Amino acid sequence: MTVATDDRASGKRGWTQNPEAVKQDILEAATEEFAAHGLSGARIDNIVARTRTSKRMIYYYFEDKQGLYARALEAAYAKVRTGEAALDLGQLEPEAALARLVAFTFDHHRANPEFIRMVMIENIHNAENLVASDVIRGLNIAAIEKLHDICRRGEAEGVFRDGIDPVALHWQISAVSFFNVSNRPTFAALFGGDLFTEAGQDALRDAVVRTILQSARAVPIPD
Amino acid sequence: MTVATDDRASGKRGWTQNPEAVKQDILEAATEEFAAHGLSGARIDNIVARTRTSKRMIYYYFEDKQGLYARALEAAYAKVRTGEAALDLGQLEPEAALARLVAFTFDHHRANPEFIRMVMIENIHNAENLVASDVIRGLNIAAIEKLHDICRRGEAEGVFRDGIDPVALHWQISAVSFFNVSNRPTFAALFGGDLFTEAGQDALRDAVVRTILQSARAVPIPD
Amino acid sequence: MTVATDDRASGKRGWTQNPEAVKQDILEAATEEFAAHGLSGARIDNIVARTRTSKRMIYYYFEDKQGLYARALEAAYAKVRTGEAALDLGQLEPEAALARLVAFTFDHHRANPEFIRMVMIENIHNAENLVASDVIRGLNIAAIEKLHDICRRGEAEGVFRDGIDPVALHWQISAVSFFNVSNRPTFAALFGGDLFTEAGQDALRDAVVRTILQSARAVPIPD
Amino acid sequence: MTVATDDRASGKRGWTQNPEAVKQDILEAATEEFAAHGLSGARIDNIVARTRTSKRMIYYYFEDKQGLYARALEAAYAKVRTGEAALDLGQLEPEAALARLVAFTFDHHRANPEFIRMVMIENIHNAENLVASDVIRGLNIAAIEKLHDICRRGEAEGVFRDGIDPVALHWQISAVSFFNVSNRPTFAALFGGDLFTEAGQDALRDAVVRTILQSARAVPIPD
DNA sequence: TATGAATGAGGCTTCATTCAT
DNA sequence: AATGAATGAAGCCTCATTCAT
Repeated sequence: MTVATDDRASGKRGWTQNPEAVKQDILEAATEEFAAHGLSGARIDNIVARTRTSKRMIYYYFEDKQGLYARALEAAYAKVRTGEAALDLGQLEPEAALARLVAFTFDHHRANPEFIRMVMIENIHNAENLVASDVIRGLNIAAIEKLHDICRRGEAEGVFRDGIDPVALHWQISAVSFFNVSNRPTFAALFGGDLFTEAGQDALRDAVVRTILQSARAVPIPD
Repeated sequence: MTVATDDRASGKRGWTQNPEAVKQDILEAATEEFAAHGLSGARIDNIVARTRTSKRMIYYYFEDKQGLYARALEAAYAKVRTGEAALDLGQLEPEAALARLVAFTFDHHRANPEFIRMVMIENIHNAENLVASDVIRGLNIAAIEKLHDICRRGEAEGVFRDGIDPVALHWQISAVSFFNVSNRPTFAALFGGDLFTEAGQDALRDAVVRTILQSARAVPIPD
Repeated sequence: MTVATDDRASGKRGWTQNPEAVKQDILEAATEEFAAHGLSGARIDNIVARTRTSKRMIYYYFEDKQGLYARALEAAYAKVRTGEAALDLGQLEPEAALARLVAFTFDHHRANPEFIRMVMIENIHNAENLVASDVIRGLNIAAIEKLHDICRRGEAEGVFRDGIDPVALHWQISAVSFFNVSNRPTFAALFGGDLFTEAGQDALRDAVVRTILQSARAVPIPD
Repeated sequence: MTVATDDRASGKRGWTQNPEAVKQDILEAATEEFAAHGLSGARIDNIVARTRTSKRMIYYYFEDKQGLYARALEAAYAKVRTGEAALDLGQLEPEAALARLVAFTFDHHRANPEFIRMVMIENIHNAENLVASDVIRGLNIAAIEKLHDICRRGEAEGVFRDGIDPVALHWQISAVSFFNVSNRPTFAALFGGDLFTEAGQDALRDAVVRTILQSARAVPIPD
């Protein structure tokens, strides 16, 4: 599972001659820097400084700054989606499955602020790099399929209302989970940090789960 | 020998000699540029190009790039909150008032993507400029007070459950309204643009209104 | 005619605030460097070193290295063609006029090796920058018109054969005058430098004049 | 553990293990690249890309870029002079021999633009590499000797004027033949391409042959 | 003999900012 | 109040070359 760095006779550069490790090292440093400062705010020199390689290697493996950013974005998506894939909902009843998925997403986003920031930055750039990446699109089909399955089972059992659009439901789950991390700085600055304490976040997650479940249920309160 | 500027009250530069107008001109150009490219991505030269003034004036009135950004951010908040202030909910029943507020917020954010992008950018910068701005914080108290009033009336009338936190409710409303605009590029790139057509947005807004109302109601379906 | 540099209170930078002088200064330094090392061999830093300005000014006035090269090429052509324009042949008989033009061209090229080198370099680059320059093409029409006039007069007087193509004649004159300078290094390295001493060059010029006159005369020796 | 190259007489790399072939391969690629972009404009990576070998081989066989260039220049001279050597003029009368030599040189240069460009480049570099090459100088003695022989025979027969300098004559022939190729880009850009069509070149060659013959003849038209 | 990985030095260019008028 | 000219610091990137195997 872990990359065998193999740095016997280590010293600073004992691990070289291992391209994958070098690329990984660069990618991690780049993600930190890009997440912290954005695409144009990021400094190649800062990235190098977080690295055990030289500046030249960035260009050797990633062409240029934009190329490095694009790969870092892909890596961020890959990492997060891989984490999500570990969640097994197949055994749970539809309602329990949905509840768990929402709670998990909320917590998972919270635990991966770097990913959230990369996505924020990509949105600032109008998703230009995302569109150009074949790698990423594939990763997101699974997310929707999981939801699709839950919805269909819930409808069949009559616990969910008919015609729930899995994409719209995913949107709803993402919106709150994402915003919770992305807008925390401004929200806290304006309205205080109570929502972002441990207790506040737990309460928020529970409220979010309840709200989304309710909106999926079979018999909504008549208007 | 000296250039005869001769712009007495007319010609291209007749509008100068009006400090407020010059500042306003700069601020608008700056907002466009910052919203489009972020803080470090924005170019002073581009801002000047969108302006009828010269580069020197930016430094004359706004100190430096950071200062200009801070003022542009304030202006963006001021403009949006002013728009919100026009909404009069005092006459409406609590439920109707809440429904209207949610729908309005959703549409208002949608109509002000530049504001959304400024806030995204500010979050990338950890709200450092927002924290420093006394101007902005004041603007947001009103927003919460409006919600506070609705909640208290709804509780008093028994249509809303007890103990609703206006800040948490504001968070919920903001999350979906904000995410709808901020993450549209990536979301559309990954899952298609159906949610972002006119029809899609209308349906989404209605769903959002319904969901939030439900979550505020007095008797949630027992778990 | 001369640029008023006006450097009272001179010191190193007393002449600044005079854009034309700055541009001229850069252009001269650039021509030297480009002529010496070619387009890619030239170093911006070397150009700056020959200058009384800073590196930044090159980009301020000439966009980039390629732009500077293009302007330097134009300037080289302009300077040489201006020198040629001073030659007045109107009063001379056709044969004398042609003889004088050939001798002048030969000597003029010899006196302007920097121009020759710029043209050599431009040919290495397939005249890409020349093609893109509207400035230069205009300069060369005069050269041909001068020849055109001599040919027509010579034909009318019966001293030149009919149907001489002024462009072909210009080609012939240019070929020897240009090659004499452009290929001097390799030719001298291979065959010795006798042709390039003062005496050698004088003899060469006379031979060239005689040859070209002969080829223009009315009655060539029958084959 | 060791990579099984197994290229016995076949496969992509079957031709390696043949040092001369490898060197030849590199030399051809290098000549193309140098001729196209000049010494500093040429890129080692581009040369490698045109090759079936690896970058390391260039340094192994040619020391460095400069060394490779020097060898490529030598190879270019060797190839062209070898082509010239095939021309047998011994059987022809002096005038016919000279006419044929001129025509041949004109066409030969035209057919070897890569050689012309190498010489242009070497002139830009003041023939520094040529001077250092013993190989090349030897190649050029034959060329002059051939002319020397023609001149002496012509003088003896009384068809050429006395005292023709074979080197000066070679210069004359080279000038037009070389310029015709070297300056084609700029000349065509400035004065149109008529001279460089098939028909134009044929006419030019004939005119050149006639002119040079005339200048060598015994009784020039009296001034 | 051969190769993919790695690199230091140096090149071109950009940017926010200030100066002289 | 306003401007065009000017700039230093720093950014991104390229290149010939060498190393480890």
